[in-house]
Amino acid sequence: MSKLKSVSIHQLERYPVYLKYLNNLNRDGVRNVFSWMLSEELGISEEQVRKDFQAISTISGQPKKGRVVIQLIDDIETFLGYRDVTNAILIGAGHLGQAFLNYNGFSDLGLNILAAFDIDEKIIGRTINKKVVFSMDRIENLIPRLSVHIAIIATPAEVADSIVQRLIGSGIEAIWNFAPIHLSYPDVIVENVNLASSLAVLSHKLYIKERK
Amino acid sequence: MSKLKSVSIHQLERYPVYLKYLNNLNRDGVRNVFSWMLSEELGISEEQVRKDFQAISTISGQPKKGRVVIQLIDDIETFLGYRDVTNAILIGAGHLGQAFLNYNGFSDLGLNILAAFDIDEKIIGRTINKKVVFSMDRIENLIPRLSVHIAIIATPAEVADSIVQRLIGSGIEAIWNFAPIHLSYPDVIVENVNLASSLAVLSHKLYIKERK
DNA sequence: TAGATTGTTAATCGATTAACAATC
DNA sequence: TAGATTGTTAATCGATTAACAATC
Repeated sequence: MSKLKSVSIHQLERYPVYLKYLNNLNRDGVRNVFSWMLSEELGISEEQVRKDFQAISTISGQPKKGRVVIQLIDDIETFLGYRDVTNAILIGAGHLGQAFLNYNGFSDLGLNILAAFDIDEKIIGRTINKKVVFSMDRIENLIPRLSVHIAIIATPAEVADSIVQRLIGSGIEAIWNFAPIHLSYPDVIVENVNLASSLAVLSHKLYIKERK
Repeated sequence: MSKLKSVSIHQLERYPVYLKYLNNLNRDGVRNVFSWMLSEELGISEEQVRKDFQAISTISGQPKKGRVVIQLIDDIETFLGYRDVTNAILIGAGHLGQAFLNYNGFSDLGLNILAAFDIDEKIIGRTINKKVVFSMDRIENLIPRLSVHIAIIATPAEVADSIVQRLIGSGIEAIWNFAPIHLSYPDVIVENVNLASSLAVLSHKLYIKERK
């Protein structure tokens, strides 16, 4: 994975969006793609599309010929690490956690959920979509033995913080947080997925629209 | 709801984060808050915290006294529209959809899911957390009768687009999209929640960290 | 060839940070 | 009073867009 230029967070977020569209094109048998196509479809300027591709692609686009779709897919998937598998564990096998366990799309993103942990006796020991739910008590015991870097947090907000402390102690390096609370720690990477923030953006746009 | 200055999307996304923290302070009996507190806890600069508050608050902060927590909570909740209820419908009552139906935290955000729609005969007619699951066939019939502006999409990617077309025809004005596909339409507000983008950011940070 | 599309370089725009006077 | 903290104004930074020569 050769990363030539440093990429911004916004840029990083755009690659999976490009990739989805390119996969659709590929499935439809389209061989070459021009920046105006992605621009039109995804609402991103042509210049930006080109810059984003230049930043991570191994080969250059050609005037009038554009870029080769499968080549571009390959470059983006490689850059995003989809070709390597990263193991993860899930903390919290409630409604949202079970949705994650049952969702099979993570493997396309190079993410593999090894197992889940919960405190609910009714769930512990069950196997959901081939993943075993362990007791939360076994975090310290099991995690160091697994080759796992990422923990997905799908617990209630109240317990998220204390669990993450334990996960850090067990060697977890990155947290994908879906609990409705902002987590922040000095030595661990945290990506907070905040539905409230997402909804705030939607609501505000709706408010602006209705006011007109 | 008096919106004095126009707020950016990034800014909008920060308010729910502030709000969570302020509610925690309030619960702990803290009366006043300084910008350095939010800065330290949330990883946002002091200046930015102050600017964000100035943009939406009805009253000014005071040197040495900071801002009154409950006042600030009130201002943010009002600005975000949490005091008014917005009705929504859910499309797709699979694993993720059911997690949404069972999640009771949306009411704190002023969002009320009225009902769900699905195509699975085994689910249609069931009541999940007091919300009825209707057949997808009834979209055109039911939605215009309900006072609903937002549709939450939790279907597979393949069917998302065609369903949204039907929803637009039925008068839906805003789409909160959780299907793993980028949706974009000229006359409807769409907020795409893209887990792949979120994971890309996390993975890249992890990659940078491990390379060091 | 002519024209569409590319990558690059320069200009613009907006958001964040720094500096600082005002004030509790 | 002195010092901490505020809001405002100016400077910086980074990302996006515009312009354009190169080229398929």
